[in-house]
Amino acid sequence: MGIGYACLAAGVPQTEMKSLTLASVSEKTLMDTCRTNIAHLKNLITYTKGQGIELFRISSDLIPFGSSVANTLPWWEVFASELASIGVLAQEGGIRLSMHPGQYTVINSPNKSVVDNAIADLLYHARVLASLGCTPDAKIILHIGGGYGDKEAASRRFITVYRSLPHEVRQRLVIENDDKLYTIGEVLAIAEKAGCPAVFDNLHHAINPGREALTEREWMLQCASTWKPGDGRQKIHYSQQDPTKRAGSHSPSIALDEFLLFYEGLSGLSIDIMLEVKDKNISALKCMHATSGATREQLEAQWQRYRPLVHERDPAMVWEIKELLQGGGDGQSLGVAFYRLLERILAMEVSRPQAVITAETVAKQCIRTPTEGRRIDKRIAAYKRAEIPLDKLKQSILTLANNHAVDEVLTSYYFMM
DNA sequence: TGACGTCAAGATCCG
DNA sequence: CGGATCTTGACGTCA
Repeated sequence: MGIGYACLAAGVPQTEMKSLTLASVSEKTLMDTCRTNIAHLKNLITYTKGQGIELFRISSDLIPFGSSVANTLPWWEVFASELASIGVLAQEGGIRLSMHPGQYTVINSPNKSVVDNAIADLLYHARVLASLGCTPDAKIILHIGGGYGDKEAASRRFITVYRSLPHEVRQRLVIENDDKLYTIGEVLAIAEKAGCPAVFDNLHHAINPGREALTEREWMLQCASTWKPGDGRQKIHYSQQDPTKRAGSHSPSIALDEFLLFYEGLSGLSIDIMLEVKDKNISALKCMHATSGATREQLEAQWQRYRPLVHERDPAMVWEIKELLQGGGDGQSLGVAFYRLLERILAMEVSRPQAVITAETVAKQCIRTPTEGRRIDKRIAAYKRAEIPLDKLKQSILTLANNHAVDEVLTSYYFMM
């Protein structure tokens, strides 16, 4: 059972993907952005390996306009050795890579140019994974596409195009149920006819379940038979609903007990779980530590990152956590207890006076000049008088931390919530 | 024609 | 001038 996260790592400096607009595309900007993004991908993989995280989805933004005629740079040749070395790094870390083109890559469209563009996009994704030296278990996850008033015909078009895809795409392509149109039952029917593995997405399924009343576990068992030996372990997507947003919006973080319940339901299955959640790696580590266990050092390292968030809610809780971490218990039960306590604390309201003290402490580590000091003092004063919200104050502190590359601050979760 | 999702780039405003 | 904040982009489908 592997657990992983998608595209970006919160609190890991130098891992953001830069993008370009069409108007600013040139040989130079393309070179620069590709170089930066590939270096950042290396940092992401290094971090992921260091944390023992077994799954990672590479952002489609790695190469700007990767599948567009606007990009004439043979990036896979220019950066061949660098990409290969990143692939080796991932392999050493036992990291299974994947990619997931967005909602705009549609191969079942009745419009030929849309399909041609989509195929070019899939070739781009396959080329990224191939350049990294990935085996065919590194998958490209795709939705079926549009309905066009006739889902049967649209499904048939999907299968026809799927069969015509170049081998390097087809060997990696897997299909997923979506939250509006194609239910897991319909995806499975297509998967069986096309001979393509199916990914079960629990949240999409909750919103768009279709008429057959199978349990989640039964659906996952059905999907299991679409995965053949060379495809690697069966994959699923797991996410939770953000209660404050529209149906289908991913929650800011994974609620542990709800996840553990789902995880228990997977017993006896061999599945890789890709989490889709706003806080990315943060929740991935939580779910990993609470299921497979964690060393005291791993929990200690997480605690240091959460610390300012606890401090701004209730400094007394800092001691509770320290006590917990010093107490006994094996890696798994300690992990569960640690993250349950953290969730309880993070659900508490931030007290304004306490948030001021925390902000002052964090800001102090980032201020290098009197001007900066005065600017931050002003922001803190404005927050004290309730003229600006806390996240605006944090934003100014983050800008400073970035400008001076203050790693102790940048690696904390202080700015994430 | 705008919503949908995403989030950095780009533009503009502010101190 | 630099930082903060607002707007745009780039894609396809559907209401």
